[in-house]
Amino acid sequence: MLTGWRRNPNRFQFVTKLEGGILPDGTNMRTPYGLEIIENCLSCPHREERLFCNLPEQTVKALSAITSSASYPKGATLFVEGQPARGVFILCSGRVKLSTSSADGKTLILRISEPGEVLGLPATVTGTCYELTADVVEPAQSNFIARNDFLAFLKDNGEAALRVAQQLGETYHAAVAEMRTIGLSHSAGEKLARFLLEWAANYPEEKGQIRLKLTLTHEEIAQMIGSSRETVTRLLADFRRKQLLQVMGSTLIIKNKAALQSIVTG
Amino acid sequence: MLTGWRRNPNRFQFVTKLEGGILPDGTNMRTPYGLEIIENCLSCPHREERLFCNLPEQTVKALSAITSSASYPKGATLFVEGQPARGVFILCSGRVKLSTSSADGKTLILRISEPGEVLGLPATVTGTCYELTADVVEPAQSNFIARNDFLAFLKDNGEAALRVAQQLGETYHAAVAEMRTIGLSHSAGEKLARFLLEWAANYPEEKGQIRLKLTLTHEEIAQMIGSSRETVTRLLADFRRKQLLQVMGSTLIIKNKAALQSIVTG
DNA sequence: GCTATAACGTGATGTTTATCACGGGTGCCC
DNA sequence: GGGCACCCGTGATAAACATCACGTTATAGC
Repeated sequence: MLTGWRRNPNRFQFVTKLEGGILPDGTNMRTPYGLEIIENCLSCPHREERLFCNLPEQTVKALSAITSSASYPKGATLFVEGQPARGVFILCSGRVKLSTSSADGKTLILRISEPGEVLGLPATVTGTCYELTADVVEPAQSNFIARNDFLAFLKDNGEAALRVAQQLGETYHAAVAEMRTIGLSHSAGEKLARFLLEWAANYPEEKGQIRLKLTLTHEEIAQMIGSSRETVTRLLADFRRKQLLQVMGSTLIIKNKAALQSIVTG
Repeated sequence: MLTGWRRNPNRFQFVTKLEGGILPDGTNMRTPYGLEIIENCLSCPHREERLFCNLPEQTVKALSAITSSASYPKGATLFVEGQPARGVFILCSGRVKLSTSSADGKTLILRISEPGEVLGLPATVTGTCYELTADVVEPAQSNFIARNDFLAFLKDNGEAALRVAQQLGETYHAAVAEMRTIGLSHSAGEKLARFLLEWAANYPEEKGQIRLKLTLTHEEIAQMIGSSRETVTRLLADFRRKQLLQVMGSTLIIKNKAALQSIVTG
């Protein structure tokens, strides 16, 4: 049984119930499902706004009965691309990087998932393999629902199935947006500008400036826009020189949104 | 009323009931929904193998009651990216190109849809705008279900909603595959090889050769792999010279699959 | 505070490939 | 049959960017 304090590379972490994760040191975290429910989705702070919000009380109860919860340290892997889908992960806190890699080690990051999102949904509903790899980049807590339980639940709860379909639609939408930035750009500068603007869309604009947190390394940004680490470094320096933006640690300020937009327009 | 014989650029076509399409000459084909049902999904040859197969008889009846049918000539547009989603199109015959374009006219083709596929599904279930443009590249017949009808139907038919979720998962899967070919390749040659192999996956292999139909112009191939028309021409010539493949009109024979695979592996 | 490791900055270099330009081929329509 | 539109082939050119290489600056763990 994995319940208890556990040594991780970065910190101690109280692990209540772990499912199918891989620790940074390579240890496999898989345990049998459903042994105990430490936390149910009623206590999740994102319950109201996301996938299974506002469902009938009874439905939520049915859901929480098949849900288990776990904490994952930075560097942990929730699932790996090519693995048969075990179930879905509902991210309660932290952030998770979704990526795919080629044989020669090149990596493409598709998305940094935020709390409230459901990971592994497409593969779980279709019964195929996870198409992406999910790595924890910020210590995360996540609920897990095993595939069989999840499908049975959906079959009995039409409304929930519809919600799932909507969530999938949004996921697809985001993927298409990503394809546009990667596939329709003429230059790396255009891709970077597109990326920054999309990222900034989640932050408020004040006095023509947008303050945003960007806790990604240049390498990771490069992997998001399909470019190399060095060009990202150079382009960011270039943007700074041209007064388009300003960097202070992990916070980035867009000082000239219009100019960035004119870069993507061409 | 649009029922009757209609002049199209390429051929005459009997148009039974048209929904929201745009003809090559720019004419808008929109008509009010639900006036008459010419064809229902029971008669669709793909009924058995796709989205709504094997549903209870009653469910299928409910479905066909909200379905209308139409024929579209080559060059017609089913929907345009950015348009509010009107509903889903179930492709019965023909082929449809799904693409997205940037302001400066560059185009990225995401998929060539085959009969049996459902178009416009993500936007319809999420209630957003179509994220892609759907152009008919081979004369097509398609069923249409308006958004409101479709959502109401899904709410009442949990099993169908689950099927929809699965279809969406597959769509997403295909999109990720596309992203991999575009985003993880080091060269255009690699992208083209990846593209050809994925395309060939739908055809049988015999004696180490794969015979496949590829009714796409070099321009379109370029738009699928995010490259230029000229490089596609040059690369195909190069592949032919190296005995990797052979082209006869619109049929293409892969003579050395292993070599193509070694190109994508690097 | 010290050391190891990761992240960033920057120059030089060479390949890739987009782009422009033009010619030949083919089918379609008047 | 002549014109028109589209598609394919091919050369020349230039720019963008990946890659290599190395130094510098942060960051984290002891």
